[in-house]
Amino acid sequence: MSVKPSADTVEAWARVMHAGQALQEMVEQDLKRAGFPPLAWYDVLYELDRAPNGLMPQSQVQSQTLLAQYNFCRLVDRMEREEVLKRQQCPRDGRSNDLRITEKGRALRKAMWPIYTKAIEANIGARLEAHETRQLSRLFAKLLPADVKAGS
Amino acid sequence: MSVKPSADTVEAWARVMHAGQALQEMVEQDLKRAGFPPLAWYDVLYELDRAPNGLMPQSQVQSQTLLAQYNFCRLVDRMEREEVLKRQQCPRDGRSNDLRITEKGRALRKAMWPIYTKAIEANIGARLEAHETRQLSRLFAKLLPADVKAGS
DNA sequence: AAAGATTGACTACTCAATCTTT
DNA sequence: AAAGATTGAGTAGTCAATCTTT
Repeated sequence: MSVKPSADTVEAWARVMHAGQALQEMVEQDLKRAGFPPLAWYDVLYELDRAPNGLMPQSQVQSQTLLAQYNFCRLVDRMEREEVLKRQQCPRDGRSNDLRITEKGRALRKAMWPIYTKAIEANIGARLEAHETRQLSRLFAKLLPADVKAGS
Repeated sequence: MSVKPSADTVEAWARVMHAGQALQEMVEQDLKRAGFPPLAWYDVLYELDRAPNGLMPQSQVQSQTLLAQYNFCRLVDRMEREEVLKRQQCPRDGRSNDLRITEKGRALRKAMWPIYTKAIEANIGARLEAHETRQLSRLFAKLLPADVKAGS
């Protein structure tokens, strides 16, 4: 099933990676221009906001992002400093933290959402037809197995 | 032609961005494990290696990457320090630099290539059929117009 | 020993300001 | 003034080492 990549295939993949990077960059820029924090904050707030009681183990939230543990730890530091979430002792396991979203955090996620969707509409939605978006989504689903994870 | 994005569409796009980021991360990790510098170095060396006389204006190389000017400048600092390229005065415009790849730079690009292709084969090629790769490449071509560029 | 989390020291990125040449 | 490039100071990401609990 695997095909040894030719130079052309590799170039095509380089384009895909560059485009993905560029698209994310555009969303980041739109958020920044609107005075909001980076996309990674949204991802964290999104997970917590839909969790029961707005509460999840830190390691579980981390696994939803693509950040390494030490990196995620510092992201949580910053978010806690801005009081959009707080760390709590986990009653089930003394090694672990629970993260709990605050009201300020829920409000921030809500405020970021329209910027996020507008950026996607402007930069992406306007360039592809609906069926093409579905196609793309399906292809990327095949590329995102459970073992996709950044270092450490 | 544009469709106002629904929550589902936005989630699909979030998946696409995450997957693109994860794929790039995997290639970066493979390069690092093999003792090589980041992907951005490869992109720069690739442009210079195929340019006539291995020489191009700095700003032109920069425009091929997704880096901001100040950021690219520091990348060139690091690469020049490792002697894989060197800055030269541009005879046509006193404001501008030319970048010239060195023999060491050509050798580095050549050495990175097999790691690059192997990473793509292992992480990507093995998961999609050839026609799916072509599909994906076509869709991303529509998403990469000339105006895609990082800040400043 | 392994899992979860954190920290110190270092590297890389970012913003705003600057310098030179056009 | 605008284009190309660079720099100082501050922020974020990275690696290896560490601490606590299981």
